[in-house]
Amino acid sequence: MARDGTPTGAPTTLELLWGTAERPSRGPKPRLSVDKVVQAAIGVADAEGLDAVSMQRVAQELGYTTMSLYRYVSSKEQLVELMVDTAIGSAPEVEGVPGGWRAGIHILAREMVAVFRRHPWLLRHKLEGPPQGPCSLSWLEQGLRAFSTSGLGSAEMVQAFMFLDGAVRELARVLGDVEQAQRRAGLTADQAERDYGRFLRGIPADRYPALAAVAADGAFEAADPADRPEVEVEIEFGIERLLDGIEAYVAAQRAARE
Amino acid sequence: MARDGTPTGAPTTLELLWGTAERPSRGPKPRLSVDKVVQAAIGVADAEGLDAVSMQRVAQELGYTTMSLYRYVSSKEQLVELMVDTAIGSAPEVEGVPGGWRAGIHILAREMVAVFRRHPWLLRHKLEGPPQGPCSLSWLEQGLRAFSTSGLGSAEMVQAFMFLDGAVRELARVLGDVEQAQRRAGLTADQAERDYGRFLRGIPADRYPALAAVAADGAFEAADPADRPEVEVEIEFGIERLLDGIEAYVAAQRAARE
DNA sequence: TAGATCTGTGTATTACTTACACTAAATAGT
DNA sequence: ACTATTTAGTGTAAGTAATACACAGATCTA
Repeated sequence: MARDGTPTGAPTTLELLWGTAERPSRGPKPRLSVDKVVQAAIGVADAEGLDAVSMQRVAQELGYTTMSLYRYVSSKEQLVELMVDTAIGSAPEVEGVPGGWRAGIHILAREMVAVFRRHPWLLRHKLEGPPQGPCSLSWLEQGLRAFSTSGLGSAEMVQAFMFLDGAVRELARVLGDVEQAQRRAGLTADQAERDYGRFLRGIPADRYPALAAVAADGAFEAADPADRPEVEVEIEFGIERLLDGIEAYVAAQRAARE
Repeated sequence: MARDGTPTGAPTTLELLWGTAERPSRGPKPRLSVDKVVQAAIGVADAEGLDAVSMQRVAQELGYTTMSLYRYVSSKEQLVELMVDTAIGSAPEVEGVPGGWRAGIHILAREMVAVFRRHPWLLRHKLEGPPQGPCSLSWLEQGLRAFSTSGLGSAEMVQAFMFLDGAVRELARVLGDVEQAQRRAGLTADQAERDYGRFLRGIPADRYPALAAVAADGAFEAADPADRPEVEVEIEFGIERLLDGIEAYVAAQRAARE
């Protein structure tokens, strides 16, 4: 059956993610492993960004040839999927955390931002489909655990979590990008006027009056370099409103039922 | 100065986006235009996805050679940026819409989802930095116009809008992906059991109890093929909660001030 | 009309993924 | 121990992509 080059039924991405790949007992022992390959790739991405990750580069990092990696991973795309689930890591436990379900959600959001800080390239990769890897799912799992005492229904919990997840991701990305651009422009973030704010002030105020007004108000220079965890702060507002809204919704439902 | 191949100071992405490119008065008139190139590329992406967009493919579509495109666009990356801002189009006007600011936000969200339905590849491209193109900014502008009567402060409006925008994008992407996967699997969406739901039921319930419980509850089969605009419905929940929360926040602030 | 300058093209280079075939190693069964 | 079988890692080459560079012809300005 395996007379051709095919590695005896190439493991699918899901099998690799869940470690459902039974090692064949025949043949030479592999010197590498999927995990080593993934770790090396993550190392490259952390140091030089996702664009620097090529099969050649990863192989070189490990001291192997490009082709040998394809014994562990069936394509670069698959490698990146594995990198993403590995780098995101397991979600923190939120069950029984002091402060109730709202505190749990906050912990999740903050830890998520922290992960994105550690691996900025995670935000430069578009996910495909709903979460499927063990780690990605652990975040959903913890999100549901947190929400489980909120009074929401099953479907509502899922919707709420995905809503939150999307918002945090996108906000973290934008704020991270802006921060990085600032750091690149004027190395002293002070002297270089906030880049985006300046850009917005150059925009035709007649076509974008609301934007101009808000920019003039300084809404885009808010980011104070003294406030280290600025990203978290900016995201916090939306989270608080969302959680307030959820709380009110549950209360209203309860009231209506009685 | 322009003795080399350089097109006399290649226009930056921003200049192209804002049409700030003064046509030189010397030399032959260009037969193509940036807009034609972008439109052709969007056509390819709409029909066959973003991966099908290559410089060669777009050139072929226009009946030109690959290299001629580089006279209008300085890189493929730039082309994609232009595609994105063009395809997203101008946001609908929300000022003075019946139903107040909440209605305005809903209109924006719904129209955004509609755009993503028309150009699914928009959700497969990672944005870089905050919105900068005229169309992308028009969405922010309209968002701010909507929020302007909500009672939020400048910075809060921006944060709220970006939060919402991120959530809508990510939710639309996930739901779109799932929908597409279902369509691909069983062409009659009915007979093929909801794919993701089935996948989740195969997951170790001891490590993911909350997830298992929710899946067993049928939270992932909710999507009813009869309900056409299912995506919109699933997103609506989060939006409503967020807007409720914002309303409550403003009310509380007002109360505290007096 | 002369000169400058721009458009579109052709060629070549580089980088990357991947198909395929080969070797060398390790095990299983005899 | 011996042999067949299976698998790990390598080498080569193909195919696709982006893009650097230079040239030919077109067209405007003076």
